[in-house]
Amino acid sequence: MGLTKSEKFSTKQNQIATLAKAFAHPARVAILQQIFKSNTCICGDLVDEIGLAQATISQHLRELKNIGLIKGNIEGTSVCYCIDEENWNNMKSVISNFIEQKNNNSSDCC
Amino acid sequence: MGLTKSEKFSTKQNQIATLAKAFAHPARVAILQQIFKSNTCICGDLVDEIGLAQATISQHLRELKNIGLIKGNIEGTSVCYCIDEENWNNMKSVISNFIEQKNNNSSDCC
DNA sequence: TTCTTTTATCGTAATATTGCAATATAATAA
DNA sequence: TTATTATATTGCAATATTACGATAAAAGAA
Repeated sequence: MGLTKSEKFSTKQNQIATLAKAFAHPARVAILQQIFKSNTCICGDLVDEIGLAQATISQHLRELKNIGLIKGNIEGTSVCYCIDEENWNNMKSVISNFIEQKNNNSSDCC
Repeated sequence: MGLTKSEKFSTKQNQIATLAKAFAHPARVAILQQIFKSNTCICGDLVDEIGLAQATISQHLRELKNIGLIKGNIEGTSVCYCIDEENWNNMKSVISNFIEQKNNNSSDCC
């Protein structure tokens, strides 16, 4: 196998997992931090900043784009990436709601 | 290849990725939700609630335990799992800080 | 037009993840 | 002691992910 059985889970559960996957690799974390930090929206600077091959960075960018957290804009020969604000805010509320869920148990269960 | 180059990234970036991996599969999301929802700390009930094989659930539980978000307590022949409050709170602040980071760019970059 | 720069895609190799049957282990019950 | 019950581990197959070299594609420069 090796194939996630998505049909066993709710839409919400699958959505949380998909969004979390965006952060589940340090290269994608680094890319997002760079985009946030930089005043310009960057592009191939990411390849220099992070020490991975251009093809690898491009692949991670595509994943972030597919998930919807970033979008790219062609500027001359280079591409400028930035956060998709609307989707990022949506992600924030989905992830926050999940990790902030309250435990109504007596805390000394284990 | 196929091996994440962790040495290229900061401790923080690797930590964020590791914590996010806990939520990056819907089965683990479902397990955590069940633990939060249930009044008792549950155990093999998870196998019935979620429709995966016992071996598969056990494997996901071990991953969550390794990451540190849950801990198990032996109760007779069964095992009761619950949230590791301290580590969960730590995870909350790490993930929150990451996703709440502010964008100081002019928002119309792309 | 040709050259250069930048990014995307293809192909491939190595490793990781997911899932489950079978079996082992641990604790209690009979 | 021998069941029984619950969970963990092992072994394996299928799929996914990560990484990179090579190459293609797109846009501007010469």
